[in-house]
Amino acid sequence: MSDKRIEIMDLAEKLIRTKGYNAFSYKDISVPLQIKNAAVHYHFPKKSDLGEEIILKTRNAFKKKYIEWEQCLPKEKLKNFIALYEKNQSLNLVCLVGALGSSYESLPDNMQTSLTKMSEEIRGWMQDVLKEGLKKKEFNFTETADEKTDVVIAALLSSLILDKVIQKNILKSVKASILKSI
Amino acid sequence: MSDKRIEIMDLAEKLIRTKGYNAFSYKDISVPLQIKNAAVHYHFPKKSDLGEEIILKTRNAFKKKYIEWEQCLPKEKLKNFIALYEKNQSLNLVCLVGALGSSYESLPDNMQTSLTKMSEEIRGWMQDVLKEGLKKKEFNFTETADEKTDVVIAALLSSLILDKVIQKNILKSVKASILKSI
DNA sequence: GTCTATACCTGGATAGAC
DNA sequence: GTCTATCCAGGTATAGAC
Repeated sequence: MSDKRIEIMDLAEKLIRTKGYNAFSYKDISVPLQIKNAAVHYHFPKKSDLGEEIILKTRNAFKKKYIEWEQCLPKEKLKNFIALYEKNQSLNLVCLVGALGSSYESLPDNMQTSLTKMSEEIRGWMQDVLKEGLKKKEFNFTETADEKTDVVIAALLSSLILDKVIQKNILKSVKASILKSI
Repeated sequence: MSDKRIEIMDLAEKLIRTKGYNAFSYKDISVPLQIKNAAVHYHFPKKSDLGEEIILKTRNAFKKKYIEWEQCLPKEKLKNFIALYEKNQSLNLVCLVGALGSSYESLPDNMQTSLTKMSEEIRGWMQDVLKEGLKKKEFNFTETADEKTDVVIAALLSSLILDKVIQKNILKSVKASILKSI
């Protein structure tokens, strides 16, 4: 994969995760990278191609992490997962699911499909982690693992959004609350 | 306030909460309401005027609810609050903070300001409810009230987003989890 | 308060040269 | 793989008649 292609994707991802998919244009990419509009179209003929590739890239990055963490204990896995959000927070970025999901109906079909797939994978992974933690008696919450999963991923997702809207460290509270309640 | 003005705002709100602020145009309003583009501009000269009014309207609607619920017990207040999200879910709408917040940096200044104000008010109200519930021994969670507040509002916010992305009833899990853990 | 008409710009996208 | 040039659609917004 060429350098320019990667540069384009990295910048586009940042734009999606700060301004949203519908609020950025090829110009926002071509100007900073000092190339022309047409060059961006060479790499990604349609904007939705670019959008989909970014989702796939993120999805693969998650997969890689899961594999990396395979030997960890459930609590460690959970903490590692939360650390990803802390990283995003420090970069002032909303997560991709939050950035795209809130305007789901405006997204091209291919992006809807891959976004849904990715989100299901993350949710499935978290369900497994929480179930494993219950079984190993590392966790001790009263909800079912599936219920807890949804609170955890939902709370993390919007903590990054709320951090932007309210200038408070919502993620910090959310993290504390999750770890105390688990 | 004229009928048309209200119709415009209602439709625009729905558009924001399904497609996002940047993905709808005055045409999406004028066509269904069978008026012309210029008529919409008469009521709301700039798109950001329309956006801001919708935030203010939502903010006032919240205020009205809080007053209505003043005599309720904390747990009842919380349940009423959750019911608002269930209503949104049934209408297939993301909440306004989620819809706008995820692309915060693309929003005009006046909208950013009023969105932040509204979100702070909701958070403040929830903090009061949870503190009151702790004091009255109606609630019994281990986190601080402020920490719990952030999980609750964050989880509810994105449950509506995730409902769209994953076709599962995330809000249902989130509700169950909140009520069990409180 | 709504219309017609239009100005102006930006955005996505492509053709064809280098 | 990048460029110039250009097309076309759509979007926001305004002027001025009714």
